[in-house]
Order: sequence, then C-alpha cells, then structure tokens
Amino acid sequence: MATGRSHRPATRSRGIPEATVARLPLYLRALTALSERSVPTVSSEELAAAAGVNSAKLRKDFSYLGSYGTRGVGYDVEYLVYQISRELGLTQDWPVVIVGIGNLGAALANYGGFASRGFRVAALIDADAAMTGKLVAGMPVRHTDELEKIIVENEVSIGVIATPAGAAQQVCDRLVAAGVTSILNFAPTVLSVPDGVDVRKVDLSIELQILAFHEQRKAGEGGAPAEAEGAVGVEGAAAKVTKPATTADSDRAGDDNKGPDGDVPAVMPA
Amino acid sequence: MATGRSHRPATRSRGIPEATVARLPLYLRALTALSERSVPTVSSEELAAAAGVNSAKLRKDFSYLGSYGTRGVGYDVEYLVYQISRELGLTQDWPVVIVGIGNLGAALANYGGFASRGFRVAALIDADAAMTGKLVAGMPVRHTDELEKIIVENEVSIGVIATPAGAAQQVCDRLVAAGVTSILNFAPTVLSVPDGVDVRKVDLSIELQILAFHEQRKAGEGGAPAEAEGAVGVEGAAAKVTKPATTADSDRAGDDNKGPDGDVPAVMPA
DNA sequence: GGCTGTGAACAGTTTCACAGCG
DNA sequence: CGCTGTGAAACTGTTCACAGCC
Repeated sequence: MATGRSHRPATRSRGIPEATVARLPLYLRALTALSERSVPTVSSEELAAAAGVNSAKLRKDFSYLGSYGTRGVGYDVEYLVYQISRELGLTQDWPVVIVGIGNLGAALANYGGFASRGFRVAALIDADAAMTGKLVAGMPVRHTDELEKIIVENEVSIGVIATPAGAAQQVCDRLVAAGVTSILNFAPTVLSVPDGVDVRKVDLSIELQILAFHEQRKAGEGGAPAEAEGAVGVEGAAAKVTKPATTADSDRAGDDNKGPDGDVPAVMPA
Repeated sequence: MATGRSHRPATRSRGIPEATVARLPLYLRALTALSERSVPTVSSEELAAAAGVNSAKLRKDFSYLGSYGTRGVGYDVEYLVYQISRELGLTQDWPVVIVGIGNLGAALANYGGFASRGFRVAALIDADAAMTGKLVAGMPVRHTDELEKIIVENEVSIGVIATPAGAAQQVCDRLVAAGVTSILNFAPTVLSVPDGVDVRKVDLSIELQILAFHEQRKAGEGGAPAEAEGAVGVEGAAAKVTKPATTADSDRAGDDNKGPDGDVPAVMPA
C-alpha cells in the first residue's frame, strides 16, 4: 500500500503551521465583525477574546504572517482583514459545486457564509432526476450526468459532497477525474483520493460522540463542577472534567484481560 | 474573566488523550461496518486503512483503552465495538435537543447517524411560531418558550444549536441555565459558557476556507503534482502542496513586513 | 511468522516571559 | 508605559522500531 516513499519533514508550505491556518478563518470572522462596526484598531487581547483563543497564541499565529501590528497600539483592522484574506486565498473567486441536494445540501446552498467569503456556488448537483430543475437557494438543481461538464466549464477546483455515504466515493472519483483537487466531505465515509487532492471532512455524529465522551466523564464525577479557563468555551473543548473517576469502569476489563474466551459481551447499544 | 484558578496539568481524564478520543468514533464506524459484514477479527493494518489512519497510530490509540487485541491475530470486532462504545459513553442513551429548525436543523433532525449511535432527539425547537407544530423528521417542532421545560423534563444534557449567529448566544445561555452541559454549535459565533460546559463547534465556511488556502498553494505551483502518503486522504489533510511560492506576495506589504527575517526556506524536494 | 503493545525519538503546538519598539 | 513579536520551555501528538506473545 504505502508507496515506497517514506516520511516527509515538510508539512509547512511556506512556514505557516496547519494549526495556525485552521485559526485564520476564526480571526478573519472576528475582524470582519469589528470592521463592520468601524473599529479601527484592536489589540491582541481583544481580538483573541473575540475569536475565542488566547492572546499569546494569536500573536504567535500572526507572527507567521509577518509583522502586521504596531507595538503599543495593536493591529489595524482593515489591513489585517486584507492580509488574512489574501493569505487564505479569499481575494480570489472560488467556484464550488455541491453534490447531493438533500437536507444538508440545501442547507449548504443556502448558507450565507460561503458567498460572503470568496466562494461562489457554481452548481447544485443531484443524482435524483426528480430533483433536476428544481430551485434550491435560487438555483436550478442539475443532474449528475452533467457533473463533468459543469466542473470543466466552470473550472471548479473545490467540491462539496453531501450525498449519502454509499454514493460518496463514486462522486468523489468523478469529481477528481474531472479536475477537482479539494473536497469537503460531509458523508460519513473515508474517501480515497490520489495524491495531490485534499480532503477535509465534517462529520456531525462524530462531534456529538466526542461531546458524549466528555459528558460521561462529568456525570461519573460527583461534585466538583469541573473547570476551564477563559470564560469562553472554544472549539477544542476538552481539558475539562476534574477527575480520573476510575468509577464507571466497573463492568469489565477492569484489569487487563481482553479475552472473552469464547464469547463476547454482546451488550452493545444497538 | 479568567477566574483566579489558572492552568491545569490534567487534560487527560483517565489517560485518554484528546486526539485519541477524537478518533474513536472513526474506529467505531469502521468496526460497525465490519461487524455488519460479520467479519470476526481485524488487524490493526486493515482497520487503520478502513478508518483512514495509519496502523501505528491506531495501535497506540487502542493501547490507551487497554489490551484488547491478540498478538499474531488482531482484534475481535464485536468486542472492540463494545469497548469503544462504552468508552465513548454510547452504551447509554443521550437525549439531545436541536434548536433552530432551518435547513440545517432539519438536516440534523433527519440525520441517521445520531439515532444509530446512542443519541435520541428529544425535541426540535424553533423560535418561529409559524414552525410550531410542523412535522420535521416525523417530530413536531416546538416553540422556544418551552425550551426550559423540555430540557428539564427530558434531562437533556446535550444541546445542538443550529440557529442564525445572532440568536446563538442567547439560546446557549438558556440551554445552559436549564441544565445543558455540552453544546454542539453550528452557528458561526464564539459562544461564552461558564466553566464545566463543553462547546464544540462545526463551521462549514471555515472548512472551506482551509481548503482554499491549500488550493491556492497548489495553484501557485506550476508542475509537481504534490504528494501524500497512504492512498487515502484523511481528515487533517494538509501536508500537501509542493512549494512556498512566495509569489502572490506582490501587491502589498512588500515593504515593511519582515516575516521570518529573510531566510525563508523556499524550495522543497519536489 | 505475524501482529500487538509500547518505550523512545521525533515533530508539531501551546504557553511563558520578556526584549524591544512606538 | 503598553503592546507586539519571538526565542525558549513545556506539552501534546505522531512515528519508529522492536520486544514479546500467540
């Protein structure tokens, strides 16, 4: 499987760490809000609070982009908005296609957050012929048969997959074959793509499961209201709870064993 | 803001790293699929491929849960499904409420991935009186006025916010006041919550922006088809692209900024 | 022989704390 | 003085490589 080639120290494209890239959109949103309120400058402390991170992290992040602040003053809001937008590639237009116009696809089509950034929905595509021509978010749904044509004609390089899991890989293959090199996958499947194609996935149920994990920990613990740090609860979450609470371990596996010698608990949820 | 208390070495509840917790749902899904095909055992290599991670990582992850494998053989599928479910807290029932029944809320309500895990949608709630009583995914939408009552009566501890950004914080406050301690936020806002409440967020446009960043890097590069490693394109993506492409910097900021002080590694293997 | 489990090396990320500039 | 920018320290996460068991 793994093609001969081994590791790779690279990872960084031009010096901007992935973790930083993932936060730039956050900063951008906070800055956009400030910009709309005509706030001229902002300190790392204020901006960090608005973005839900801590200020040291924010300053470090910005330091990878360059020195865009003014000591003793802060950052110029407009200028930073521009710099981050440029860094993210949002100063250009990105045509995207959304494949799979079910509930989720429709939600995505209607989502204002796309258009307001540099994204333009070039087409909505669905395999169901009954959907063809229907208007969703003011656009006619087009049939899967046209997928390749649409991709090529619009020079689409980003595709969003919102189909059922079963159709995802096939759609993915067609998108890639037609020229798409970045895919946002909402279907609960692992997609295989050739080298050079980026895939990011968003899985609704995974997020809930992670919450359940932490929730369970809280419940297992009697008192202690757990703690966190800065007023805001950011993405990563975690780092909460307060105790090992070896409790709940009761049922089994308490020690080491592994083996249901010949049989399994089978208790399973559903 | 920050309440006296400072850091906390903790982070790990009972030894399971956050990164591992975040992957457990992935393994669980792959295992469930194997289970449905009645596959009795699976090796770390196979399971890793199915989950889209590498086998060393998977083995390390599992080692935090205990020794559930058999050397020379692999893992018992059913048993692992059970262990992971238990670890994630999915062997119990988690009633959740979804607030904001727009396109996205409806998509979530219809999403099968919830019910199939331990999640049960206890109620769909919307502020629009015109929605009240309407059936979505077979459930009647209820009005926001009832929010507190619903939470308490159903002992809901997990809430999903799918409202417009403007309403999110207010909804969040009410959820928390009524007893919710875990929130999955789809609204593009940073939520403030008291200590002990977990928030995870899913932001559709952020994911696209991250893709755009990488896409831009690819475009800046002429040839080199970039590389990746094992056939599958996993979540984190990144680590692709092939060149710094200091190019695009042209327009502005060419003057004062200093970035990484000249050096700039530039080029890369290729 | 095959595959798990894991210490140890490595890589990436966050936090600290303070020098340096406006 | 205030606030940015950043080395260095601390930490978290990943990968390697192999001992140990089946």
